[in-house]
Amino acid sequence: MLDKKYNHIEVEKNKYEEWKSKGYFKSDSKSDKTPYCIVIPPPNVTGKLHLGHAWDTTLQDILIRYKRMQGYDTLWLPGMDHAAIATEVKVVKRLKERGIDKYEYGRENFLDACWEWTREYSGNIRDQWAKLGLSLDYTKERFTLDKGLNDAVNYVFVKLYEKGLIYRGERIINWDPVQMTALSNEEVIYKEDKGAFYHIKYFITGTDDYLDVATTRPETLFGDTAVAVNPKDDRYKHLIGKTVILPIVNKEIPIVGDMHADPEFGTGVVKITPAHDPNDYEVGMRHNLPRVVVMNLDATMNENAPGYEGMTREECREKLLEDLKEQDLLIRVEEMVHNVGHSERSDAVVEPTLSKQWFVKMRPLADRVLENQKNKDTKVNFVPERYEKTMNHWMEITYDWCISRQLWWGHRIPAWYRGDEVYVGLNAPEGDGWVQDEDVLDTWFSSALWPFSTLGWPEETDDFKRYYPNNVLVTGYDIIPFWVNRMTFQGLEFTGKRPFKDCLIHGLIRDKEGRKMSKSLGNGVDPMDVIDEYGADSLRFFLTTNTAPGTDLRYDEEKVKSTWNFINKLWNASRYVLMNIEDLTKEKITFSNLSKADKWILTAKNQLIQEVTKNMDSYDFHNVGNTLYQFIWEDFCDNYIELSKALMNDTTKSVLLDVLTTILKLLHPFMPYVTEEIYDKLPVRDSESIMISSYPTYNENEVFVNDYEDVRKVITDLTEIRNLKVTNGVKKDVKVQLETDKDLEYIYRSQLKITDDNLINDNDDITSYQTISYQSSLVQITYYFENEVNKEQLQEEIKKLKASIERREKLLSNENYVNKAPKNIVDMDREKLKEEHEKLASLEAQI
RNA sequence: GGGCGAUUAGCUCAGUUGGUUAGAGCACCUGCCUUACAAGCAGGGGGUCACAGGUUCGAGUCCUAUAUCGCCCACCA
Repeated sequence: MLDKKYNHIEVEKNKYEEWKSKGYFKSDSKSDKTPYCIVIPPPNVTGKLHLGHAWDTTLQDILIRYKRMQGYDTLWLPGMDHAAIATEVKVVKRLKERGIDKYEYGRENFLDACWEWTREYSGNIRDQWAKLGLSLDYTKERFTLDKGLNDAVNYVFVKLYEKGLIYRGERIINWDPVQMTALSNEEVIYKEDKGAFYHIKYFITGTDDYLDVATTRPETLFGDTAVAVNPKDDRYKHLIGKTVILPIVNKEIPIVGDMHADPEFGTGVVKITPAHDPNDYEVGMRHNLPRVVVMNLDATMNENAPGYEGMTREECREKLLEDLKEQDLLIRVEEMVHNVGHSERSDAVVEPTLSKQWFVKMRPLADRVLENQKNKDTKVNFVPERYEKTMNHWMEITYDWCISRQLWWGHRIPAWYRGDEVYVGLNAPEGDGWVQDEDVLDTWFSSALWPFSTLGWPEETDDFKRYYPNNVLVTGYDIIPFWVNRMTFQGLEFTGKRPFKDCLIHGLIRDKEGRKMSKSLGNGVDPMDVIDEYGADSLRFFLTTNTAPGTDLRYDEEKVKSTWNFINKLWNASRYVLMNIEDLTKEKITFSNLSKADKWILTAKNQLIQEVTKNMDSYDFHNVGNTLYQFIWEDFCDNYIELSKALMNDTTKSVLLDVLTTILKLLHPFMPYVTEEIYDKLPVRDSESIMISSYPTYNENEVFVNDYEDVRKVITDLTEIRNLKVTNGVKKDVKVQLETDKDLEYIYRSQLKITDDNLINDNDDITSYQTISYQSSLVQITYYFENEVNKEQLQEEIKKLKASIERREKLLSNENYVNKAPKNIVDMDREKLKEEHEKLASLEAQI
């Protein structure tokens, strides 16, 4: 027998290991079942999982468990991401703590340290997956840096190179001077920083006139190779073709006319630094300007800033401003707030720098995605739909993707150099003197292949043929630009198909106040702590049923607690059922002689199955949660169980078991542990584990519409009668006159606690009593009691009822409404009006 | 600057293609230790659905405009 109180620690102990050891998590590619595949978004091996991961993976587990029970061959493929820069940052830090410098340590040793780190952290992550109860097929686990994926990465790199979609070139890229690597645009986070507009005098050569040039980054002055004005700007256009003297450096640079200079902005004059600004780079291209890099890789000034060499950017700026002031070249300083790019990982201020890097040419790849999204049969279906726009917009404006990183931890670029010669291929070229590129690829280059590389691609493996495209990808909207977009264009380019049919998007986890969870705020919540306190089932149900798809979720411990209460309710309802059906055997199960209550709950159960299945299929898990909550707490516990107490026979027991079994199965994807625990204790069940039992289906033979409606009315009656009793202060020991159908009488009597003694008989002298009565289409009940009738309350009721009747009569006398509204809606109104008239009559009789 | 979303009960949120008197949980009020559950049971109060128009027999839902908040993208010399 179950304990009186739900104990999540006991319930969740050992179950995961047992499921795993019995092989329930494994896919079965040899079966003739329909395949259903999800690949997990691989978490970075940098640390532990947070609530966002718990949410994301639980959604997937729900889908997988649901489909598994429905008889699909489910593959949920686990894996992790080597997370190039993110991991490298952590390992560098760890080595530093041990007094080891990355570069002195050397590439080989450093990579060993990274693998060591990976082993350690991947173990932690697997432990956390287990605590969450995720039914992952570990026999298929992959790592973004394993041999197979490395082969896929090299294959893709070489193919794209051969197609001219990967090239190497000098471009302005985002340089992280702390990690000393290039970054993609997506890895740059813009933050508002306090800065200033420095107005500097650039003297026009041979005159005493100067141009007022405003800049936020004076230290890049050494790289200025022109000054630009708008050719339509009457103030300056006569100066185009002349030169100015670059301050401090005292070098002549041209004044060019370029549309980039906005006459409305600042002074209308822009200094052009082609090697340190993407726009200036473009201007430089148009006017054939030299490109002068003025900084070293660590963002200290180089030899092109004579007198400032070796200073950091910040030191240089300070010194330069002093010098400018001294020479009366600084006009004024205008303080302002502006957006400054920071590295996502190191938080260093990103330096746009001219650098030789590898790029993916995006336009043709992006166009292919945009074209494919127009075809409803082959497009990626976003849920909610609006996120398709996020992807499409990115595809429209995207520019070339810088994929080389000056790191060691990652896929090394399959390119070799010998002098000016470049060789790109799967294997090192023959001959002497070839040196492989030192750099590795952006981590997202390998994760972009994840939906198919994990299945053995580019080999035409059975798994690839069977499980690709994946059925659904589940991820947060913040990952769309980094990952979803790139998987989509790589999938289309290399497999000719979308990587997944559906893309289910969820939001971000926030704290109770709606703030993002972050380390700096210290408001993060460790899912493992929540599991310790409330259990994985509570956490899972809370995470997945509290918000509509695509929207953010506030973490609120009170709500997790209330989910725990719900499970405790289920636990106790199960306890009641088990206590009452202890002697039930398979042979004794019967569905003959169903009572009205039985028919009602069976009908409600089938409606529930229909409703839940529909919402599961459309990923509306919050609806599933609400529907189940309402059914279990109200229909099953508050009503059916209460009714069963008054009429307990083998049929009742069979129905109790049947409905409980259904509830457990419908809940199982959300709360796997507790449903398994209870299921295991059922006296009759159809499989050894609920995990592999069959999902409930709608059974039209168990639907009794009339009885269902009757009992629903009875339940309404009961509430109203209780209300009448309460408002009139009716005590227990009153006399009652009850008229109703024979098969409903026991319900009214038991639920209203009417004993034989209460029932009025001929010997009772009723003349001195007050009466209060209630009438509906199913029951007529009158209470005889001694208190005063609460006439005020009655009047209030009558007033409300009259207003409602008036409104409805007006509606029904509106020809437009009667003619245009659907018939069932109008009929419903007519029916309701009739009932209201009946009730009014009954109330008025008591005044 | 472009785009997206939100605004519904004290709080957190649902509200399917427009259709009974807009729902839930928590909180609140009243009464109950009733034999599954007091982490519970029974009953109850509380919303002019941000705002202004429009379409419609009918609008929380569709259209237009406004306000406030949030997010994404771009620009920011």
